[in-house]
Amino acid sequence: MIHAHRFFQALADPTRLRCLLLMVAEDEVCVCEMTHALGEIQPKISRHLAALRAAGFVLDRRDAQWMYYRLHPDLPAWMNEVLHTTHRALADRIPFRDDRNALVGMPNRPQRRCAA
Amino acid sequence: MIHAHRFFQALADPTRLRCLLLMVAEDEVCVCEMTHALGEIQPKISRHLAALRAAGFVLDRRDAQWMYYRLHPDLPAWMNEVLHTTHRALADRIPFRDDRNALVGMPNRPQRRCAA
DNA sequence: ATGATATATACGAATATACAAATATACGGA
DNA sequence: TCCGTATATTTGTATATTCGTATATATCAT
Repeated sequence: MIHAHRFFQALADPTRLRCLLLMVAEDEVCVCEMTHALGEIQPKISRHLAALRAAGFVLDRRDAQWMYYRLHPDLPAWMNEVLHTTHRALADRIPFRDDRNALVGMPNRPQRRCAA
Repeated sequence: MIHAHRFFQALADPTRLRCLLLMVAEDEVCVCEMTHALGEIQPKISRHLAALRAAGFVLDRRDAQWMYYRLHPDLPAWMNEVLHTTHRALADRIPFRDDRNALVGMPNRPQRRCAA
């Protein structure tokens, strides 16, 4: 969190950027949803989320067998601003638009339960 | 320019980020100024600027023996926004504050002539 | 307990990145 | 033309990143 370049490094991988923008759009997204939305294999998604978690940019929460990821609530304001600016600019363009559509249209999407 | 992650990849290296934020602050900066401001050797600065140029994020201009670099004028608005957000957040923190001070206090700083 | 689903991690290969040192090029002035 | 300054590029090396496959762990349902 201390070094800005770590933040941009987190956004510098296409898979991580797609996952992060999904979290901006949907607040909380679980691994199987991201796997389905991006059309990537599960270990790949998991590995990138682990990197984001280790760097302190996201938080996870378990609900039954699902792990939900969201942006870290203590993210510095400017990082949030960068993420939202990016989301505004790219949300309706490929691959981000398709990711979102695939997520919304996902069959058997896990039911969210209350975090508390 | 096409792929957003290329942009963040450009910001993901400390040297490139420091150079870019100098350009945000000063509009146009030449290689010897950046070398002095960052306290890095010239080939290192040059290499990173070449990468930024090749990726289309900056433009260069020769004036006599000096090469001046600036943000590419056709940069998408959201990229400019990201750069300015980042600059606002970090300009008064190390190392960016010291870079700027070293630049402003640089002795024998090259005289700028009109671009046209 | 057992099986099925969801997620995480370990491992090795391929690729990419960053660096310092050396060398090359461009320009201005003598 | 020759020299000095500014800038660029090449090369070799070390390190980091990413990936697919295989495997491990966790949870739920039966």
